[in-house]
Amino acid sequence: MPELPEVETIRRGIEPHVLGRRIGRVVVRDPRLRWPVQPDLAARLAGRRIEQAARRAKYLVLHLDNGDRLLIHLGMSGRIWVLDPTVPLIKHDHVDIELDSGQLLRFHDPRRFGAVLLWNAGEPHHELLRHLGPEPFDPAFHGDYLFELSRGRSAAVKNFVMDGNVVVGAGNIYAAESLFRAGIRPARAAGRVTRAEYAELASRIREVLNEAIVQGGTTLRDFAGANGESGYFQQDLYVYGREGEPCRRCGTEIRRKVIGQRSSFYCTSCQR
DNA sequence: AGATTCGCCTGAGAGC
DNA sequence: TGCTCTCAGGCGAATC
Repeated sequence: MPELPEVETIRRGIEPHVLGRRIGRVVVRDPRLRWPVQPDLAARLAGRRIEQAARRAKYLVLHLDNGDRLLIHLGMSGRIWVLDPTVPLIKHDHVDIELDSGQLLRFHDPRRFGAVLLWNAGEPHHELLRHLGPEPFDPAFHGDYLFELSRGRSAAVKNFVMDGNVVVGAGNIYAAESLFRAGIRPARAAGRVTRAEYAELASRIREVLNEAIVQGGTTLRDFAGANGESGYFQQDLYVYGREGEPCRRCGTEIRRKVIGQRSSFYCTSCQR
């Protein structure tokens, strides 16, 4: 599933193909996404030039020359490809956006948890982005911020950092890995984690996400062709998906525990 | 207000 | 081979 590093990698991958390009025909084959594709999407995109390819949390944000912005979220199973129009359609190819380069931007999403939404120029803040916490690389994200915000909270620290209102980008995998590196057990109450531990955790979250982005950039670069599937960060996982296997640091068997409906992996010796 | 649960979806993999 | 069942999960909405 695409998490923040994957979305950032995709952004970097498509950027050179879309910047400055003018949009031609837009084909919506299935509007039934997380939110229905607006009926006037095609009409409003036609003729627009793409001036910027940005990202906010897991949303791709394409800035258009009339001030509108196109929000694309990949949900769980979404893909976005830049390809030649000769590439045959496959199941779940929901939206095509033709570019004046002759290529097209194709949105594909089997589970349809993703979204393709037009953000009106008139609205300075999109409702879906309004509540989001800082980006992990934003200077506003640091240990003291987590510490202050977490006081009095009884929820597990893992759920706390996975909450998009707190900070964006710490999905299930990266939360587990960050907590391992910071030496904090995922089930601990957020309100009982110390200031020093949060300082460590904040920098580990940044570290893990940065590593994943760097690796995504090396192995997930074939956007003009077809798939963007690969193992990238997998080799570097210390705990995620490693239940029963020995901890890479101390050899203790990695445990799995469901916290807040999500599988959580940790080392009982390295994490306290 | 914070915590928890629900619902939307399909494909992969397990079990029979 | 083919069916059924379970699980996965982003994230807003509803509920506790």
